[in-house]
Amino acid sequence: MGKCVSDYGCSVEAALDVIGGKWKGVVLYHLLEGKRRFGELQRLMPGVTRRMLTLSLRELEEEGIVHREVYKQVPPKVEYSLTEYGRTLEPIILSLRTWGEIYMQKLKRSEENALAAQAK
Amino acid sequence: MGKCVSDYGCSVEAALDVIGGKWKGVVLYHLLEGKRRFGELQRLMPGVTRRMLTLSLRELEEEGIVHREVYKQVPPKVEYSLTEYGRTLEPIILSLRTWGEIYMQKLKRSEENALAAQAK
DNA sequence: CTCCTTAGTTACAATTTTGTACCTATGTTT
DNA sequence: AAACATAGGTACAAAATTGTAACTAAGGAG
Repeated sequence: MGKCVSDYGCSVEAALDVIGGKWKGVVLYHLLEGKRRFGELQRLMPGVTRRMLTLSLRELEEEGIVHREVYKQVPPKVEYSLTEYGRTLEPIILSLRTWGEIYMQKLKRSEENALAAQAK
Repeated sequence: MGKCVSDYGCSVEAALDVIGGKWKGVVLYHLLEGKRRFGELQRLMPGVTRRMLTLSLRELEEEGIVHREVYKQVPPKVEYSLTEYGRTLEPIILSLRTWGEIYMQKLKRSEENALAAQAK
């Protein structure tokens, strides 16, 4: 909280401060496709803990990127979605996704090669 | 080091693992414009320490994103540049830059407003 | 009356990232 | 002979991030 222009040396640094960290980008990626409940996000993100998911969502909410809708039900139901402002991040997330896909394909190929070499 | 496909739940997570952190994106941003010497990068990146700059460059080099060219001179001269593979990151860096610029303008406006309100 | 559900919160611990301060190499300049 | 320049390396400390485990709320089901 309490971000300040003078904290940043350039715009890339500022942008990475907002979507950086281990999970915020991943949350945004899943929210690009529409509303998601808390538990749904948890299932979509293997490895995330409830705590980290909560923290990530709260920070994105504070920035005005994510909208949090609480339904007065028991058991509770909470839906998260991108705000209009949040949707301006779409180009970043899509370019991350595209590049990441190719990167993972490369990783996979080199793992397969290492395995084949080991089997002599 | 020793990245593994199974470490990642999705492609965005993988991409952020490569360019995430406080400085790697900023280095890439400056290298988009061409070769840069170590000291030059340091001057372009207020706040970075020699240590963090070295670490960031080393990681990017290991991934094959950045090329390191050492000139046999005294005092030493080392030039860093993007590899062809590194240039595939351009869409990510440009979208981060564009978004970051608008974000910083928003921050600046709200700081000015806060100041004006205080002056009553 | 107890358990189940979802969406959390909290205290604490471990891990990762980042920073500080000092050390190195060596040809050139003063 | 001492100082300067650049591009580091290294040990250690501090700070930030992330993880673990236990606890909570409140209505409905059995």
